[in-house]
Amino acid sequence: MKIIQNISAELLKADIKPSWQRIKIYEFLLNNNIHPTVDTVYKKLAKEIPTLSKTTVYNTLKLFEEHHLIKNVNIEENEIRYDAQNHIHGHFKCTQCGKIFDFKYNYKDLKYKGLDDFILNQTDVMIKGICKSCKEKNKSN
Amino acid sequence: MKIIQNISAELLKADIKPSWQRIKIYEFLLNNNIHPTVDTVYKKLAKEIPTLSKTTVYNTLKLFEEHHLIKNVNIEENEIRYDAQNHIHGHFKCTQCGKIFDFKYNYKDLKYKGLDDFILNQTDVMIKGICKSCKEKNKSN
DNA sequence: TTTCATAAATGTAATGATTACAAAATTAAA
DNA sequence: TTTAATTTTGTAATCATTACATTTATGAAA
Ligand SMILES: [Mn+2]
Ligand SMILES: [Mn+2]
Ligand SMILES: [Zn+2]
Ligand SMILES: [Zn+2]
Repeated sequence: MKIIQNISAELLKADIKPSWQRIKIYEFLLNNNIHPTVDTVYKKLAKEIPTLSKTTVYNTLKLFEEHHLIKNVNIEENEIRYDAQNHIHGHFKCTQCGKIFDFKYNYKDLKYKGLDDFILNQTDVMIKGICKSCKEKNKSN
Repeated sequence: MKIIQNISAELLKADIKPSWQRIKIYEFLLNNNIHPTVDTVYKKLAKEIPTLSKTTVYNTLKLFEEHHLIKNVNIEENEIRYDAQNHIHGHFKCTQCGKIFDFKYNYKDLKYKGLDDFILNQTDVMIKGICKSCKEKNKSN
């Protein structure tokens, strides 16, 4: 749980003016590693900030992304999710419960064929399957 | 370039009745490894099949996917692309020209941490960057 | 403090891809 | 041929995202 001073400072470091809405949105992402959609962020924060507009959430998340403060996670068609974690990691989506899990992988060992003389800027590893919890639920039926 | 007899047979093998539209759509995917969107498939085939409906393209591609005949490639938000290649490979999207390239990688060497007791059904590796051709174009400016 | 300019947030309308659905056309069986 | 089932088609509905004009907040100058 980061305090607001720190959040403000991190926004400034990314060249983003720390408005109240921006602070609360970034704080939400940092404290809830659930890779939320715009709608999820909006619904949660609208309780705290009744005047919040969904457009602000769209604009803010896009702004964060452009300033490389967060990344979008594109594991499922028809929904963009956001992630404030900045270490290298992959994403697993459980096709049963819909949850998204982080995982680590040995990215340094990855070798590519067919990309000679290409510039690689961003690598994403996505896996779909059934999470442990859903797997065990299924067993007990 | 596969002949229609073969395409028909492959559809049947996947438990899909080979209608004329389905044959032409699958043929298009096999002959054009460009990871097209629904709209691209539609526009190309509409010239040959003037009565073709975009809904048919949507339905057919979804049907193919459900029968594991093709995969969707989800490298860019706001557009679903399709791929009839069934060997394991990753996708590179050039953020300059928009083209999508296949590449091979050493998937057998990949190790994961955090997915113990998870069931892994499908792994996708996506990379964004600048392709060789665009890189060279940029140099000459 | 007031004035003014700039930036940010808001609300509504427009867009665009996808899906739902009912009607028409095709195919296969009887 | 008649009938039923499947497929295709066209249009309308949906839903996430974006565009845009208006309002609000912020901050510096006077
Ligand atoms: Mn993550
Ligand atoms: Mn491919
Ligand atoms: Zn699950
Ligand atoms: Zn390129």
